[in-house]
This record gives sequence, structure tokens and C-alpha cells, in this order.
Amino acid sequence: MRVNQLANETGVSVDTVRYYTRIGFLKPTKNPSNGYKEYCAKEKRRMRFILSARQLGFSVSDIAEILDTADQGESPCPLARRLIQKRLEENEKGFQDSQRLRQRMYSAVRDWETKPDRAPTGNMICHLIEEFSESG
Amino acid sequence: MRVNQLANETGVSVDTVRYYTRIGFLKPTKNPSNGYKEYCAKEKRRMRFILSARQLGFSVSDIAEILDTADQGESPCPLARRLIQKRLEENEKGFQDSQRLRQRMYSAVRDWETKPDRAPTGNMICHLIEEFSESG
DNA sequence: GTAGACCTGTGTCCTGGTCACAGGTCAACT
DNA sequence: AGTTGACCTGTGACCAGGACACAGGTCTAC
Repeated sequence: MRVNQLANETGVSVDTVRYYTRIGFLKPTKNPSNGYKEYCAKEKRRMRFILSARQLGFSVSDIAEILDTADQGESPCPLARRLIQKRLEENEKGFQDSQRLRQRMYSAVRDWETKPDRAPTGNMICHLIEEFSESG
Repeated sequence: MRVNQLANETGVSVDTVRYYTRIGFLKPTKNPSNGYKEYCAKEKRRMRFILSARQLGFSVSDIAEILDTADQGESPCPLARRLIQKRLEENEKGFQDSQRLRQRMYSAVRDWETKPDRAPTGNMICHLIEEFSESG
């Protein structure tokens, strides 16, 4: 199986497969006749695992740790529990930030509806942005 | 005013000031005696503007467009209105994604509380992750 | 004169891929 | 054969928005 087939069968782009190959998650053999990379069924299972983990918010380096642990025959489960907790906290923070930003943006758009466009002056670049910041 | 002072007075790191300088938002003069960059009051106003815009979710390249427009004496306000609308839509999408991910993660953590750690097998790397993905 | 704290510019690195590019492969056609 | 053209491949550069490492300059105290 070459990169294109693996990509199609797992629903990702060839670039993604190549990326995971480049960072060592997948270890295809090299076809000597043309230099193409050959992926086997095991690589496909590994690919599916990687995608499952990404869906759960694990970072690529989290997955590296998990794969390494499992490759050594140890249970990666305790590690997965620890890591997801950490990522969950980060995500929670990012989520709150995103929510606050969203509110600021909506608030700015509403505020700007009643305001005219103005040309820049010596000490003002964009009146809308600067006046909103002062008020908020 | 050198990089450190500008950074302190605007509440950012020196690396941020240097970054905005590198991409051309700030144009300090060069002190010939020691090669240090000298920032004037105008740069400081510009810096504050950049930070205000970032706070409203504008990207660095949005800000580049806005600054260019204003530097040519035109009103950047219509552009700002258009851009914030676009960023708002993107943010809305990211916000929804983040919310969905957060729910998946919480759900996984809860699910895993009742499950034991298991060693990897020939076709399973991490039981927790893979079984959760199948179920969800 | 010099030790040491602080400051500076330049260059590299980070995430998680995406894109550009030059060249290889293969079937269909002349 | 030869060749056209579609598709496929690997390698390397690039994206945002800074953070970090490093070598060397500056400045004050002694």
C-alpha cells in the first residue's frame, strides 16, 4: 500500500500521512525499485489510532509518548489518563478565552454600527478600533 | 527609547516588540554608535494600536493591511469592518469546534473512570482511546 | 581595569500540517 | 517504439505569532 491508498482508506490527505511518516509514527518500508514508501496493515491500524487520539485532543507529542510506551509493551493507559487531564485543562482555558474574544468581537461590531468611518489623523490610526479599546 | 523600555511601557515582551519590528510594523531608527534600535513616541502609539487590534481578534496580516491603508492616508474603517466580520465567523467556528472537543474529552474522562488499564496487544495500542473512539 | 549584571540583535524553533516543485510511473494512443 | 498526459511520489520550504538560545555589547561598581 502506498501513501495515496493509505490516505484514502483513512480519510486524510497524503500530506498528513507523509507528515506522520516524517516524524516517525509510521515506518513504511522502501520499495527499492522506485523509492516509494510501502505501508502495511499494521501502519494502517497505527494511523487509525493516531487519528482517534487526535480526535480526543491529544497533541502529536502526546501521541509520540503513548506510542513509545506501547511499543515497549507497557500499558499506555495511565499515561493517556494523565495527558488527557492536562489537555482538558488547556482546552478549557482556550475555550474560555475564545468565548471572551467572541463576546468582545460581537460587542465591537454592534458598537461600530452607529459609528462613521473616519480618516486617520496624526495620533489615530483606526478610530473604530482605538475608541472601542478605550471604552472596553 | 529602546526595545526594553517600549516593551515595558506597553506590557509585552521584548520578543513581541522585536517580532513586530521584524515584520515591519515598527520602524525604529538605528543608533549608529551601537547598532541599537531606537523607538520614538509614534512607534509607541503604533504598538498600542497593534495590541488593541490583536485584542479584537485581528490577525497580524489584517493589521498589516489596516496599517498600510492608514499610512496612505485612507480611512481603514471599512476594511476593519469587513475583516472583523470574517474573523468573527472563523472564531465562531473555532469556538464550536472547541466546545465539541471539550465535550468529547469530558465524556472520555468519565467513561474511562470505570475502565481498567490494559497492556497493548497485537492490534490494540491503547484500549481506552480506541474503545472510546469506536463507541463515540 | 575588570567582574558581573543586564541588554541587544540575529537566528532557530515550535504545531500540525499544507503547498510548490521537479521528476517518476503507467496506460492509452499514434 | 515513441510519446502524450494524467497521476503519483519524495523532498524541502512555508504558514502564525511569537518564544528561546546564543554570542557579544554596554554600563555600573569596585
